[in-house]
Amino acid sequence: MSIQAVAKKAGVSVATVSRAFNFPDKVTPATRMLVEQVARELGYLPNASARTLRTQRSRVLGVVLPTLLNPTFAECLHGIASAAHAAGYAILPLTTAYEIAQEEEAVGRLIAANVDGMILVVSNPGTSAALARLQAGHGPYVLAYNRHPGHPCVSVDSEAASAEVVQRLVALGHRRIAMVSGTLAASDRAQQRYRGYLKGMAAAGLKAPPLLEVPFVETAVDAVSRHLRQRDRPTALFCSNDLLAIRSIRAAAQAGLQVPRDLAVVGFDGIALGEDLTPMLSTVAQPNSEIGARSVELLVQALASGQRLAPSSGLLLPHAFRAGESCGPVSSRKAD
Amino acid sequence: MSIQAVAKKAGVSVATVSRAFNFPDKVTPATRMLVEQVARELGYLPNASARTLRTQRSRVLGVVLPTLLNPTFAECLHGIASAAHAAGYAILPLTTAYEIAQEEEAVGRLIAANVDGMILVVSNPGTSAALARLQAGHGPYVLAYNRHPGHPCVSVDSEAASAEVVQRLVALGHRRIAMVSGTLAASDRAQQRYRGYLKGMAAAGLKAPPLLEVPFVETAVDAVSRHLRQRDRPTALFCSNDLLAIRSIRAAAQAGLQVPRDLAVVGFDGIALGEDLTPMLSTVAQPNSEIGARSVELLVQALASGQRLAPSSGLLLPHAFRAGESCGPVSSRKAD
DNA sequence: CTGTTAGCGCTTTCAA
DNA sequence: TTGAAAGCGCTAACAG
Repeated sequence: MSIQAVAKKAGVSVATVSRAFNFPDKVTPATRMLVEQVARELGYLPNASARTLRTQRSRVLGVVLPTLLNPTFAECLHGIASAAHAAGYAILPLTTAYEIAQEEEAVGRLIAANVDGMILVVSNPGTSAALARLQAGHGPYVLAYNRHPGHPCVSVDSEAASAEVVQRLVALGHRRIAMVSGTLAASDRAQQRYRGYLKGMAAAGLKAPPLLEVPFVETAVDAVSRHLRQRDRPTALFCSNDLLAIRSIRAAAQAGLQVPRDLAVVGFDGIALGEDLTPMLSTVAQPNSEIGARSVELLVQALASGQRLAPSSGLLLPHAFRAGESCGPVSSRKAD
Repeated sequence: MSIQAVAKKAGVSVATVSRAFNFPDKVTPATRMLVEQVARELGYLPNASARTLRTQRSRVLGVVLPTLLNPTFAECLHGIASAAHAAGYAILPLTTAYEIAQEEEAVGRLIAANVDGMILVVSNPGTSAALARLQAGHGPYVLAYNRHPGHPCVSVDSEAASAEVVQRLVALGHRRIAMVSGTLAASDRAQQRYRGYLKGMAAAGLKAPPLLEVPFVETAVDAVSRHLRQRDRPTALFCSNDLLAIRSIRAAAQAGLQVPRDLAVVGFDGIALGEDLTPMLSTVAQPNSEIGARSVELLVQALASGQRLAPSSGLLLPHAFRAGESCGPVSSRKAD
């Protein structure tokens, strides 16, 4: 079904059909209705590739995410998809499995696909070759979750949020507060969260035990559980993300500890599922869906004005500590 | 960066550049290397829209899913994305929020986007206008999770799996086994699972209590909890999906019951997160990622052979009961 | 208000 | 082995 067929059947020119679709008020109502009628009969749908080729805009936004298996990013993509749809854009999502090489490849594929703009979550904005390439041209882009002065970013203040978590745990009587994280090098978020933790500990005059860095999710439960069997085990665990927090709760059970009675566990991310768990997960809730939606809005705005996005146009969205049942006061058994 | 620029700089024709990329052995090695060199220098990437317009294939697969907020579908999309990438395809995912009207709209958008094929999860294959449209033309498609004799489907045998769950619960001593489901009308899966449950109950000579249909997720916990406070409350709950199972565990706690001691809870879907929960979720594990991957494979195969997919080419993948800690024998307190 | 036409970047005959 | 040229479906001057 092409515009030609519609034109012929309606007895008008292709230009008129095109106008009827794109600028309905540039044709007489009679013509417009005729064209619409014929188009409907023929089941005509404008060919997106032809339109893109001609106009040099695809109305597609590229999205680069680490993975969809972490609900954080699935929620974010949900927000992106909704906002994009509302603004008349489709999305082309690519995942990187946290691998730098895949970030670069993804950007290349998106450029080739003529996306109008990109939203990306990268490992490390400071050293990303993919970003360097984007800065060289190829339309506007925004980083989500990342934070870096050289790029427009939509995120929360992870560092402050983490320090705040420590402060809350201290207020609950905890002194031995350990942090559990995935590979620090794998993401700037992990680094920011750890930095915030250290800051919080220092502010409370506490000595931070060594970071429990868990390289592989498969072994997370065992690693944490082993850690919890030590003498002078922590009474509270601050986990770098909700998935780790969930596994830490499991690790606690495995070590014979009950959450929150024997161990307080706090996560980071605010995945929706956390609210349905028993015990309900305590976490730093990020507006995941909104992070995605706002990123789209920035992009759409930039697209409309023909500008690229300045680093200063980024957004720092509010986070909120979600007090769940996985976090309670230190018990007398644990206090020393 | 167009093919023209590369041709000019390399001192060859555009046809040669095109061949160097698409049929490397149709040009002399020297020419090929020259072209590749120049292309690299210029950062040339073939324009996907132009290629699509010319060849009438986009190398994009459309995906229609209910939502990304249910990890089941996020996992499936993960499988789709991986398999598609491996086969040289990109994906264009659209979500419908379980709304029929959105299914139709999505299919329209995908057709306009020139996708080469589609993978969809619909509410009800039997009555779907979107599917009727696909059957009329527009390339091959596969349904995932759905099951219907008139369409190629990749799924598990939900009915048998559900009957099997009942059988296991009965073997554990349970007699009062209730089923919790979302709106039955919203999906054929829910209907199949309920049918399997009824079958299983009948096979065990048990009377099935009325289905506990929970229309809104927001009220699920309250509804189930209220149900659990009744006299002659069930000793086991079979939930139509894992998200409901997780909420049911919460509902149990709210009703003062401990899982699995006072109540056995079994889900359906096999989301990865279930294995990390405490208690670990008992569930019917579907190979979610594989369902996506196999759907892609069918599509790619059909695309290669230029055939559309026959309903009989669908796949019934094996499910597995994943015995978690949320399900145990009926306790003496509960047995009557 | 409507029609004619060039051309977006690419692939693919057809000829050389 | 390589080049010239047509044309995929559409939009946007430009002309009428």
